[in-house]
Amino acid sequence: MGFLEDRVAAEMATWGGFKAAGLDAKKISENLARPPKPDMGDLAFATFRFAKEAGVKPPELAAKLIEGAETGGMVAEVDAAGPYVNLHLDHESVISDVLAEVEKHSAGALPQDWRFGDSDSGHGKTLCIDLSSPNIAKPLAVHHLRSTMIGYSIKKIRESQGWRVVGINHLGDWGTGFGKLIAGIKKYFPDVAERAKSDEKPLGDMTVQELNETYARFNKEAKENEDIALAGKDEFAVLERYIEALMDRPEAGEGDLLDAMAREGGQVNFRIWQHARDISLAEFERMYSHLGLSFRLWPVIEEAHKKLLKDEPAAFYRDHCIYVGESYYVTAEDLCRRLINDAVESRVAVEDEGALVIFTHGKGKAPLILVKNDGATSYHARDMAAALYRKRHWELDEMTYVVGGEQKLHFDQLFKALKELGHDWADHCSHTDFGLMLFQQPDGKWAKSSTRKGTAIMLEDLLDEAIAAVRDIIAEKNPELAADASMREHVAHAVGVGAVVFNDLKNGRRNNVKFDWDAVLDFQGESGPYMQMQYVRMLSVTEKFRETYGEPVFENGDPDRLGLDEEWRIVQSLAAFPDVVAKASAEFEPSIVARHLVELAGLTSSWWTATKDTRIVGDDEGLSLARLRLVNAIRKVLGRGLTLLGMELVERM
RNA sequence: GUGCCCGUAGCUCAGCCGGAUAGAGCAGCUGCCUUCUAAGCAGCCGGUCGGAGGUUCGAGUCCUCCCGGGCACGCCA
Repeated sequence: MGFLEDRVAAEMATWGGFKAAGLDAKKISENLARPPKPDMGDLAFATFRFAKEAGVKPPELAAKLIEGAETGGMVAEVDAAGPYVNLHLDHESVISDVLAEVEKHSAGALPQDWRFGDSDSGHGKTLCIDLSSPNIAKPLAVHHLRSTMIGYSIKKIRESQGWRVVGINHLGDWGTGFGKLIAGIKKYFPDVAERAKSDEKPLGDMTVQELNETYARFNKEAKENEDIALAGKDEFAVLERYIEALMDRPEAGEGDLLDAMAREGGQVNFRIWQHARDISLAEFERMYSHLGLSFRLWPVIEEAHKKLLKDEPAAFYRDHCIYVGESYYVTAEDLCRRLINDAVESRVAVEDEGALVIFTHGKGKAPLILVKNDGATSYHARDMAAALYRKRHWELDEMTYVVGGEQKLHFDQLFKALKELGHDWADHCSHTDFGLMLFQQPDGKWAKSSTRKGTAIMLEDLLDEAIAAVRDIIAEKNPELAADASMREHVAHAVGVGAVVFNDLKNGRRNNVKFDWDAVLDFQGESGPYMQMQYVRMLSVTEKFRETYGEPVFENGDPDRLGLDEEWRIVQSLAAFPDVVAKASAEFEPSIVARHLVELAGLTSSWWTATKDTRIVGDDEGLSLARLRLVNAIRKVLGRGLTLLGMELVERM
């Protein structure tokens, strides 16, 4: 288990009883657990499974194991309680150890220097993580938050374990939907098409919202009218052919496809599509920066970042994720067509009902469709091409897709198809699925968000509401801070966004989330603001100490002065942190970190609020310093944990 | 119909590789601000862990079946 258990186990392994039973430190450590009640001991070793192996009764084994136990090190006392070997640790020495360990890894004033809980278990390995992946020409709605923040947090957690993590935003920027968008734009805004003949930004100052409305309006008409629907398909075909012609592929045809008329029509569509994408990215950028993420468009990296990418790729991938639109695999490298040719040649893909498919789950079950019966590539094909590109370009060791659970089948098919094509590394690909965000409908039922029905809540609105709510509370509770407008806004932003983020990450990702304004904006209890508040209060306490006794020298804080049960429990919680992060990393589950922080913050708050005697800064300087030393360690672990969740720390609130 | 996810306190959720008496937050009730931020703390109330079998020394946890809810199941992505 954790380093505390490891150290205790190492000590126990030298005892005669354990030696005789053939139990080494590893086995011991793996079987150490916390007893249900503190007075039973700090750690307990359960003998059941070893007793069974040895053919003796558990209580007998427990009694034998403690024969010749040498206490006096970390273990102060040991006793056999029925089938358990209960261990009472020497608290002073453990506290001293844990504090030293935290301090060793958390030197420095800046949160990014606090590395307690980090490990190098992933050193030299690369993880590609597919996150966020919105469709262009649609605004970011609340449900996009899940993939984005779960993915972002996993990225940070994996990085803390030594991995290189490439965050990839697989933009939905290709498919027949864009034919509909183009057709809609031409239909309702005739001058745009005219402008596109000469202007590279034909959409003027149209917003994402307007693009989305145009699409929705056209889509509605297309559902009622076959001809209109076909017009949408045609526009996409024109776009796709233009792209193919641009790539100068022989099979695109020499004569008719490249004739002036088609070329011009294609160029118009291309320009509309490209401008729609630029407009979308500009808006996404605003949203992502609120959340603390930065994306660069791949592979068109601007000069400044190109240099960083070349000189310090590690720093580039740490500080930025990348956009790689689906269109990239079609337009730039022809990866889709190559993949399809490969699948056909190897006979993995077969023709069925006019489409080219791979029967990943056997005949009769839903196949993976590579090419649709109208000749257009499907998103499956583009996802496969994307996987191959990522594998080749980043030499990844692992890849995961942070995508809603409703796409489970798609990813099952994807991984199986890759294996059938001989790509065994697909075994290291996974789907980090998460539950749906549900919204209450007018009829009271809960359902997926729908832009069409107007039940979708825009991410920006949610963040704005949360920030405004925090701003109000600051005005009410901290007038001094409220008076400083720029500081107030900075804090309101960090705490408001943090509230939304923490609310999303605190529970297991597979749970469906019933979106509830009251719950998101409730800043009591297990909430982001509560976490931020504990952090801020620890800074206040530190400041108080400074005012009273001057700059604290933590090394002089005497662990022997920390004898309270609450303090011991906090130390145990601190000691467990590295394990918690490792587990969250292995399971792609940020909530494991979030939950642990809730516990740590709660223990801390109970500790120093309990009585007047537990105030940190009191009359006894030595006691105050010892306690402050613990506060300092807690603050750094809490700060590190919140950072791993993608939250920003504040110093006042 | 088939597959996957979920079912633990009134509500939202934790619960480790099966381990000793199942835990938080919210809501409700009762206290606590001359002191380091009350966005807080303490206490009370609240449980047949959906149901039935099974495996095991031991099951909220593993297996089977059933019930209830959600999602997916060929040309949207």
